[in-house]
Amino acid sequence: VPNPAPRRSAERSAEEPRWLSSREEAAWRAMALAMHTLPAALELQLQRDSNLSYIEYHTLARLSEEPDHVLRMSELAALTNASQSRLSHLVRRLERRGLIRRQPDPRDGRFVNARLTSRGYAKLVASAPSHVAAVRAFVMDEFSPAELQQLREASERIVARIVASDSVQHPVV
Amino acid sequence: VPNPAPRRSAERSAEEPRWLSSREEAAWRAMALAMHTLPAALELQLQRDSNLSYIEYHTLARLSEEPDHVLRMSELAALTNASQSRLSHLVRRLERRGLIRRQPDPRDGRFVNARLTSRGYAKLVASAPSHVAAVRAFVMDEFSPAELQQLREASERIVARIVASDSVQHPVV
DNA sequence: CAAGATTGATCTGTCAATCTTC
DNA sequence: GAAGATTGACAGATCAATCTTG
Repeated sequence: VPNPAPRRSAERSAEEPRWLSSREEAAWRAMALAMHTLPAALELQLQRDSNLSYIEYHTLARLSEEPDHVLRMSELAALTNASQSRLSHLVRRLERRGLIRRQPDPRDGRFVNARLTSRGYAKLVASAPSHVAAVRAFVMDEFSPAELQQLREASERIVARIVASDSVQHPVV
Repeated sequence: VPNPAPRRSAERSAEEPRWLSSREEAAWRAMALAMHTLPAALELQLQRDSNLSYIEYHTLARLSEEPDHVLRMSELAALTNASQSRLSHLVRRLERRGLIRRQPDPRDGRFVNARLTSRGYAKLVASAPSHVAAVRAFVMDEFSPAELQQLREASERIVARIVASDSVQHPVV
């Protein structure tokens, strides 16, 4: 949906920027629409089927990948691309729901370990099938393995560019 | 960053879902990371350089594309993929900043016309170059025309799938 | 005092009314 | 009464402190 430029008939500034060609603009609009629509659809699916937001789901999922279902808050924040503050608020809510438990690291009290509870793990196991089905339905089943590989590479190139530009703190995963 | 499934060693449910293969999962993680990173980088750029959010920028941009820089609130909401409520709040803030003015349609008082002020248009003209430069730097300049065309088609296929699944209200653009 | 974590204030978006106009 | 638009209450995210531990 986005259109980054005012009409090209707009006044010429000192250093005329390189506007997007109509092909580029069409490509960009399509990409921007997809980047809006897909996350929204996944949020909706998770909320409807599992009463979880996307980031809540992935917080549980990340913990479930650890040997003991435990991660330090700071590591969990990095892995979920959340700020520490955001994660702290988020985990507080998940803790209230009994899905996660926090306790200070016994070895170093500066760290706090977030651990998936058995209820939290059960919640994840119950939520995963419909979410994976949605990812398949919206994306995976539409593309051939070769196309998926291309999409992966394109995605990686975009992220690499952003990271290289230092516009954003480096993502961890 | 997303990992949609708990470890594959998780219990088998009645109807075992089709988990993602490792290739699929890698592709999905890369795409999900890009879908997170790119919008965040653009938000950051707009906020830093122009003190506008992404949706605020596009609200101004959409209006600027209309002959008289005017759109009904409902049309503007559809074009920016915002709910009427969200847009109403948003435009109220932009109106406070003097970038947009609202007035009821003289012909039919049920409609409200949002009009870009001259300050609003000047703001957009001042903001566009750096934003377009960011879109180029992060995406357009990385890909060949053929690759951009592929990305466009892939994006359109994803959106079409989501729309077909009726998971979400139909986007207008 | 530096890093990890949390907190509280504020801002934005959502949801469920409500209001207005035709 | 239906459609467009707004409103207010609430939920979630951000930002700038603040607190704690080593």
